[in-house]
Amino acid sequence: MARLPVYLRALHTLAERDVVTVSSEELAAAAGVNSAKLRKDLSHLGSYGTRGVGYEVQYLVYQISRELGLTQDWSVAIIGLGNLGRALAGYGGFASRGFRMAALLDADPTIVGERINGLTVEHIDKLERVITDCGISIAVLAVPAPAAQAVCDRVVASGVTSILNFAPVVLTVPDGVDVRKVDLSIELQILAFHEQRKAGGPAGVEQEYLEAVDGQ
Amino acid sequence: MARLPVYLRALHTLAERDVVTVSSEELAAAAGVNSAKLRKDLSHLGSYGTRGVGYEVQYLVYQISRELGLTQDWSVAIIGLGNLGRALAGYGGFASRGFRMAALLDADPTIVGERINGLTVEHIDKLERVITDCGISIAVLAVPAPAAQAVCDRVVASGVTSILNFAPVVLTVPDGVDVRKVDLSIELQILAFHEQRKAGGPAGVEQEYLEAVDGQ
DNA sequence: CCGACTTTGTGCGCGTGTTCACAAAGGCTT
DNA sequence: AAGCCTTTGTGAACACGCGCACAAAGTCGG
Repeated sequence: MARLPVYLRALHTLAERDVVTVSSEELAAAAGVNSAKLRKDLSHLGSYGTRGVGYEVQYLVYQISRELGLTQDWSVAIIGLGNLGRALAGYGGFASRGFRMAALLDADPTIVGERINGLTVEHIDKLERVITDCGISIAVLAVPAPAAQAVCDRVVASGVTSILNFAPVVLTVPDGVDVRKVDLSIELQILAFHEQRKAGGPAGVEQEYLEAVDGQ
Repeated sequence: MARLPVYLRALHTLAERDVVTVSSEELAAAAGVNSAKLRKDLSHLGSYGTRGVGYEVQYLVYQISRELGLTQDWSVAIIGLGNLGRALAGYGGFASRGFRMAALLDADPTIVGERINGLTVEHIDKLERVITDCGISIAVLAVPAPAAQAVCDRVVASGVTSILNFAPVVLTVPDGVDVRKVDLSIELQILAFHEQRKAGGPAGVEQEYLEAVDGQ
């Protein structure tokens, strides 16, 4: 379930404040969800709450971590060390959650060899060998859009089945390979869409039509 | 609808190849969705297809752009110029979609005054004035997690109603304010979750239970 | 001018996820 | 020890989005 990481983060901040137990109501508020939904989510991975009291924070942290597979370490490769790739390589939020930055790859010869955050950037020609040798299980693609599908194919051919894609293209992958996409431009466009609606809807015939119909 | 930006990008690449018309089947494939879904989405903003032929690419680009509010320019402020903020400031995908990088703000005095991508970083003390003067309508938060809610409150108080949040916290905002969240760590955790299931599920009683039940 | 073919637009059934509301369960107080 | 109070876990209604499948509509060839 995609909400478990959010719960986990909320639980971590509670743990830092030495909170021992938490009710579904409180945790749901911290995670920004409905309390019934949270209880149902937690019940799906076995029931670890005590009626009348709530959930024990530490125990819940352990259970969710285990469910998410964070009790083991995952080796991550970042491919493409442009602005975004560098930001990702330097992002501290990875290591703290069981993700090990294991390899950096780029095609640009002026970038290859550079040391970023304690790792040396390798040339993308060595992709297959690096993935095998470093035991990479997750690849992060921060390459230009036109190169993304080709790099993706090579990564998949090397046995990686989890990809985080920052390139603004729809990747085609075989069954069994998971791709998650982050597109900054799309996020802004969605905000613009809502912003525009708040400002009175799109200009033109549609707006006039809508105004005539629902009196907005 | 959150899929419109994806359609729009697919249409732009088609337009670059001088494609004049496109069927729902082709466009759906390019966008990675079901063709019936695509047709239904497009019909929701008025019907612009010709039966037996398909959709005219240029016209559809215009209609979707207008629906998304991309026919007008939006001024964006980036708050927090760490690694991620810098990457965002230098990201070319914004300007090409009607988003104008209008202001950069940071609290760190060693960063304030720096020029990034043709803009000077202002001190966050001037937040309210900058937002008003530059006509900021969208704020991008790339600040450390502990500072996010406070900065968010100030941004909202200044009249901004659209926020793109990169800090790993759940922001609380008044009704009428839209927040979209991008959390890189959560994306990786979701991938790890699926990766683990592919590898045989979590170790422990749950796995044994699941194996006993569904024979996986 | 007509018929066959292509493609859109959409009614409908289905499965998933969400929320309400309540009974069961455990702790706490007296 | 007994009853009250809090909180979990979950059954059931609800809502939503998805995709199939088909009729309407428009094009193109003869």
